[in-house]
Amino acid sequence: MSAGLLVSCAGMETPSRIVPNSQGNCLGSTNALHGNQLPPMIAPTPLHTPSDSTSAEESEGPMMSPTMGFSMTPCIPSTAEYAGPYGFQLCFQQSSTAKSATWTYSSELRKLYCQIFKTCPIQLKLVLSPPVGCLIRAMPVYKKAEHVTEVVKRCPNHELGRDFNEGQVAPPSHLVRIEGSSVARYMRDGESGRQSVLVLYEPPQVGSEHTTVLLSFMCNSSCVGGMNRRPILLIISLETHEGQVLGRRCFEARVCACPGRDRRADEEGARRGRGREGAFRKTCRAGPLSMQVSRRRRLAPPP
Amino acid sequence: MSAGLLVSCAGMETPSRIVPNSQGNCLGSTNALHGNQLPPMIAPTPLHTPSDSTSAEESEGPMMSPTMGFSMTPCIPSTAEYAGPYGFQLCFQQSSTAKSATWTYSSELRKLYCQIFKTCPIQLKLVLSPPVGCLIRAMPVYKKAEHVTEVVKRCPNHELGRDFNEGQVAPPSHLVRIEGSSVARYMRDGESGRQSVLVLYEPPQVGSEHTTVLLSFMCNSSCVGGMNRRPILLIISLETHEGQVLGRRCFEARVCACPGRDRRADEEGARRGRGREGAFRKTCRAGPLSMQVSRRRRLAPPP
Amino acid sequence: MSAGLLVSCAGMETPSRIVPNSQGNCLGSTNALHGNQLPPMIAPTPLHTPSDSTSAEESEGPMMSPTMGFSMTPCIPSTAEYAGPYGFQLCFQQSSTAKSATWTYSSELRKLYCQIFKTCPIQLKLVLSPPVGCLIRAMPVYKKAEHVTEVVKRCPNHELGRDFNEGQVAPPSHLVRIEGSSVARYMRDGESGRQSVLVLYEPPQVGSEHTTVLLSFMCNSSCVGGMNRRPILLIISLETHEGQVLGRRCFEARVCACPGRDRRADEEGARRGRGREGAFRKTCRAGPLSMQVSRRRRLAPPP
Amino acid sequence: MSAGLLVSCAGMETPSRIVPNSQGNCLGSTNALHGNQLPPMIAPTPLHTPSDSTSAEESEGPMMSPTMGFSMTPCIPSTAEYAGPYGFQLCFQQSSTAKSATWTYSSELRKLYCQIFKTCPIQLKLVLSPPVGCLIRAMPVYKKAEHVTEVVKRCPNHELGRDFNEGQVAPPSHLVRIEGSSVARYMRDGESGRQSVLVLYEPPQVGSEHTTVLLSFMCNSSCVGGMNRRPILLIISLETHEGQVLGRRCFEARVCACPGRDRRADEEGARRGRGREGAFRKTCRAGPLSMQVSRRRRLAPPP
DNA sequence: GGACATGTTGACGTACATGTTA
DNA sequence: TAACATGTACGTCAACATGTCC
Ligand SMILES: [Zn+2]
Ligand SMILES: [Zn+2]
Ligand SMILES: [Zn+2]
Ligand SMILES: [Zn+2]
Repeated sequence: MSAGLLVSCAGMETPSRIVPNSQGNCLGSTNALHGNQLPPMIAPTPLHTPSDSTSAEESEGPMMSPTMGFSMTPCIPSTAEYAGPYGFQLCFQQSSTAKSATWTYSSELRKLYCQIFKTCPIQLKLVLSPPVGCLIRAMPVYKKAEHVTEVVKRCPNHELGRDFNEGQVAPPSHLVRIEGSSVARYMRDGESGRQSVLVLYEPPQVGSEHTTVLLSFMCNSSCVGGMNRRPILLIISLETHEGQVLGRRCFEARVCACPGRDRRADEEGARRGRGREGAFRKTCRAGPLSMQVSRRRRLAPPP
Repeated sequence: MSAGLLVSCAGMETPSRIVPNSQGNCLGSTNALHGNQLPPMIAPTPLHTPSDSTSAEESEGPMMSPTMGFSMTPCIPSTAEYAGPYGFQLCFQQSSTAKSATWTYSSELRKLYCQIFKTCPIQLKLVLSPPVGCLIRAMPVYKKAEHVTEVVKRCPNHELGRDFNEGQVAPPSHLVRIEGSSVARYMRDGESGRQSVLVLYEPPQVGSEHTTVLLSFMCNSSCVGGMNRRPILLIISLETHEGQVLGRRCFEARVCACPGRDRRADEEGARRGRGREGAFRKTCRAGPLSMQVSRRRRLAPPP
Repeated sequence: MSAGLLVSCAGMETPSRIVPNSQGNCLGSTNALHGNQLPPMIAPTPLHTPSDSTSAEESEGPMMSPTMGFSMTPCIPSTAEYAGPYGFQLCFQQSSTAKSATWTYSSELRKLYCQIFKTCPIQLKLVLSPPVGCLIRAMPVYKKAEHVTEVVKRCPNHELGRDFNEGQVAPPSHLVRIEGSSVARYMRDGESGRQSVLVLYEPPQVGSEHTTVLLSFMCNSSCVGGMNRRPILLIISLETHEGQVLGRRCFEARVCACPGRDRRADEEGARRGRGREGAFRKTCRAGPLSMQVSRRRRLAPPP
Repeated sequence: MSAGLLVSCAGMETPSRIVPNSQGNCLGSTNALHGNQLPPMIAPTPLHTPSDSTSAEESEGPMMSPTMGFSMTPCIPSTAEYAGPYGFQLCFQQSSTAKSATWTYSSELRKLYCQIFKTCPIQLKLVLSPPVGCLIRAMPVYKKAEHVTEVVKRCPNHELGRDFNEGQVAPPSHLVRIEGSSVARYMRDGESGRQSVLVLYEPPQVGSEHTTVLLSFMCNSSCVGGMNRRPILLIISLETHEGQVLGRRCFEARVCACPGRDRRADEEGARRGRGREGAFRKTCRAGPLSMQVSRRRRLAPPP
């Protein structure tokens, strides 16, 4: 039972290698309660299991966090998987296989592909009933170490436009929204400036196994002046009313125009060993021609 | 049976859910007089309010708050239910259940279905007698947040036709008219451009419990270039001669060719959980083929 | 080789056809002085003009007429070629044919291809010496009739960024800048809101035939929220200090990342008869997914 | 050789019966020069030929006009087929069979189905070369006798909208436009008020057999306040510069959202003998509910 | 300069919404 | 009141436009 693995799996960008090690559409399976025994591998061919790995630092796999309920760095939210005391799990419905489905989830890559503005249902499950008043939080973080300190926000174009902003509860700068029945609350952390959405955790409808939450993303991953093709992770956490984390799941998200196409390309690339880790420059030139100066300066002005 | 429920039911579009919580044909029952106790929150368990929170997070975004006598934004009229000092109530006669009735009211959905051009009687009741010279105002508003800032008017086709326009008191652009004895005055707010009708409040006829007002709608909810299938709310308010609001009731209205059919369809849909919230596009993707725009207006709103 | 050809070539979009009728890199050759003979009609055989017709028919619609020194509509700047009293001409240096050149000019298509932020030299020539204090003005206009009324500006992303904006004379919203020796003045027409740049006309250096002006474009033609792939024309005019137009030249401009590639593609396309007239939607059907609008603006333009 | 037959075929509404008597996609075949011998029947089962018919008035079939070059009534344009001295013919490309193709032509029904705003190519052919400067005219007429005197125009909604109107050469009230290379002229007959489009006739491109003209329709056949579901015919004529008719072809046109679907329905209906001749009321009530008063009064105000 | 990344266009299909006819 | 007529929503796909990487 090694902790912290997920940090590198869908996490903080270890020497980029795609590890197809999932077990269907679920992050965190049923029998795991607190300490998180390994989830049973349901996938036809589990590649290497965490126990194969030689070092906790480098091993990869869908796993627990060393930092249980609280993040290590104030500024960098934990992306560690954590089932927590109530056995928090997350999975996706069988997604459309169409090339231009509005969303699709690759369990092979642990990556969600979703069109901008469209809702994508995620399914939550708890093994034990949590106290009343628990909350679900969704927060995006940049995946790559180089960008992880930067807050993920909408691009100026989208933030300043009227569409989807006028008359909406969600502040225009938030990338992630939660739609659906329960009223969503949009938060901004005072210190870090990180933005997130909260909804009340509601137990599954009678007859249903999961609670469904409808996510939507308000920028493309490629949005210039915003995510700018840099991959992000989405952290979904179960929290108490006071903000204590009772569970955490995490997956990569790519918001794009053609989820099916791009997923297919990623998976092929991954199989051929050629990671396609977001087209954001590897080298360190000045920046793309149309955004000449180094992006950092422009996007994160000194506060 | 609390009068305030309507705030959440037919109110300003909290994340779309229909709450079938009405109590017959009446909006605002007798025991509520002034204050209108705050409506119970829709969510099963109330979210924590900002003041509860222990973290540095500040919640962002426009919070919904019930407004009493005055609207929060000058441009967006309040749709909050308000009994007011005289116990203002509104209800509908037992409506014809026939599929071909010219109007019908679903108390389950708090929604009026009415044919274009036909009159529909609404019944008003006051617990206490108001001062002489009070007025009744009817004003339509779009129900959905995305459209709520737009003034509800007739479509060009109907506005420019001769029928029902020639020789009429009502200006051709007004959607809602009041027919019957008392002379109606058609108003247009200088700032917002909102249109409404006013009639003198007259106490019930002797032997009658209610004052009846005859409404008529001059466009279908589906009229292209006008409401265009977007649901509206009708705000009925009791006002002093000077415009102070002494009471307010509000219900959804759908103007259509087959009130009976459509009500039935709505109610079935609601029961099956499949809201039928007006067929107006959700995704904002295209525009209807027959009503296109040059992208210009989209991309560069006039300064 | 008549100077007037450009009127139909790069002019205000007569029903789209590209007429490859240019004559090298120059717009307006020497023999044309004042009057600019009327451009020959594009159609092989001229249609009959209304005065010919024997029937009672009147032709309807805006007829295109060449305007001399003054624009017909205040809001739509004239794009008519006009040599004027001093024989105003414009041409381009022999442009690099390299695929990676920062700019290139296709005399076949009368179209400049230029990278964003890079300077592109244009050469001006006058047959007679103009009075002292004459000005050169550069103003962009959308080429297509559907967009011609819209002011050409930078996209929000570029306008709001810091790069190329901080500490610059040019206002961030201006698309076109003039670099180089003479101080440029950035103007905004009060009524129309049109933006343009002015520099003093300086006679050619001794030994040189032309006056060179360095243009630069601060957005790509493809910039979302700005030009958005809509082709533009650039109007270069010679004016008196008081604003009277003494000459006018006009060419299409495309600001893009790969001028060489795109020019080549255009020219091939043109030869094969398949105009490649800017990828902006023809049908006006939808809007791009990532730049949606609430229908409101479509249906009810602000009064 | 009976003349005038076509008047009833695609023409003036004889007791409505659909006669599937066409011969592929062409109206008027090659060997017909002036007097119009009967076109060879290519259709598998020609029903009755004109010679079957007992009276010229009632007989049906694709045929010549008694009024050769000039219309009988000033107000009702002739819809008679007329090959004329140059053997004027019209046909359609093989149209898409898709259910929602943007246009499709049923030679069985001699009827074009076309989406609003989309261009539809029609192919013209002349056996002999006409004099230089000949024109092609397209003019719509109502098909049914009851409406034939009414001028076919756009509906108020579309005429007054901005889309497709702003900055266009075509006047907003014209239903039919011609797109493409040659400049179109939009005419309005002084007496009748009839609207039509003219383009120069251009001989086929080298290697091509036909001249292609791109038509587009700016209203749906169903547009309320406009065609209002009343079927129309489109008259295509070849004319001299002075307006003398040198040839005429005519077909029914239906502008609708789903050409494929509707064609299929029509053809099935026709086979089952149940004409589907436009859903405009047969009976003579007041008008549809939403357009209460008789349309005539509203649409054609006394001039 | 080539390969690629990635949004847009526009054609199409199905299900449905909704007025009209009878 | 049922059947129909007919537009709309929206998912899907292939071709393409166009910036970026290297
Ligand atoms: Zn964005
Ligand atoms: Zn209307
Ligand atoms: Zn830009
Ligand atoms: Zn129309």
